[in-house]
Amino acid sequence: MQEKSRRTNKQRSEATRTALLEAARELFVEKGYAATGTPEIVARAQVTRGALYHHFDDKAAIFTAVIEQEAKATAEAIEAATPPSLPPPEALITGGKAYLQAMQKKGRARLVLVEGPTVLGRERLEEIDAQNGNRTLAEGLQAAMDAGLIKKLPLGPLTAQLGAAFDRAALAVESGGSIDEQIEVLEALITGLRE
Amino acid sequence: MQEKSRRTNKQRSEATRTALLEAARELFVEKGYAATGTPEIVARAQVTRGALYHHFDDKAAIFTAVIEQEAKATAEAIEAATPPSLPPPEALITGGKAYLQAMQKKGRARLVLVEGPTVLGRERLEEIDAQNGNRTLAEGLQAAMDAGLIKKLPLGPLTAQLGAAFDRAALAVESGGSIDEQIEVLEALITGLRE
DNA sequence: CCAAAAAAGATACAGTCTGTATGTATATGA
DNA sequence: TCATATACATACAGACTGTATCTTTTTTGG
Repeated sequence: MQEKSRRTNKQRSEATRTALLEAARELFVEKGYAATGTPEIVARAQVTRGALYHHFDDKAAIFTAVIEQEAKATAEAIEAATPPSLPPPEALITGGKAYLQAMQKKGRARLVLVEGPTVLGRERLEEIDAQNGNRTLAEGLQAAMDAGLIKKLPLGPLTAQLGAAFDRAALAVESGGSIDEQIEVLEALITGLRE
Repeated sequence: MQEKSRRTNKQRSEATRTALLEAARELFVEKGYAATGTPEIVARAQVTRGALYHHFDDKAAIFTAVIEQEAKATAEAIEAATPPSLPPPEALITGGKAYLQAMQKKGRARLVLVEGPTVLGRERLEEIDAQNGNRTLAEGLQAAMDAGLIKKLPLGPLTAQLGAAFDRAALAVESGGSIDEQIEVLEALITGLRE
């Protein structure tokens, strides 16, 4: 009889799904995945556990959805910041800075870099941001190697280790570290790869 | 009336404590911290939950004890492999290899590098192996910088990022990656720091 | 050597959480 | 408009954590 009655099914679903994801994200950031209960999530989202389990298979599934959101947002921020015309060496630095910047979104670093690997397993997580975050890095490194700008090294390990440095830098900045110092070190590591 | 009756209190404690730590370590490695229940731990250790909660404050405390064991063993392995006479640049490489080697102990990388930060929080974890693992790295880098062998960079961020690269390498090797390739990249990153 | 105290360990219980099963309301489509 | 499907709510079973209490073994002081 109210406006609510006129909502289409898609609208209803979308609304509660969004409310659940927002509530879950907040709580996972505040207290971590393990310490957050589904009763708490649905209370904040103003729905019931029935709704949650209608939209998500289990607690891990809603966490996964949150992580996918974060990964997607991060990837978009990086792509937006690095025009494809940029030559390989600068693209790496620029993209890296954009990554650090994007990771400063409150709680994102903790979610993706700390909780993510534990809850989803590293393999599952790498699938998610292989399509997103690290793809740019791997492509940049490959291009730089092809152009003879940096030493030839095994791409997988190089991407992994450099990516780990970026991740650690993001966490350090979130914990109050200086972003400039972190970037200074990252640049030194990358430029040190010139042959 | 049996031999067991003759055990001193310290022996009893030590025995069950050890049994609990062994069982817990096995299970944490097999299934992860969250998926391991205290009933399962005590069953494998052949004691009851009463004993567990007599020796440890809570589930997190027994996990912490496991991690401390691992960190200590890792630190000892590194120290044993790097004689203090070694000059800074080689000490870094040698120590790094020793670290990778030590981290290949089944499950150690996952425990310390994946589960550890989530369960204990990164700060608490860094306290534990600031005294252990990364101390060597920081000292080596400082010495190399003092000797003018590598670029002058902020020590904290440099240690953190290089440490992250080592950690990621250890995880990659545990997941079946080539240790030689990982070392090749690590050496390239370090030698790239020469000024 | 023995009784009392302390330490180690076992048992029992309350509270909370997860996931499922079942029930109800709202929207859709014939 | 009626039947069905979708969205959501409620109720329940099983499991786990941490604590409180109770028992057993060791230690210690007289």
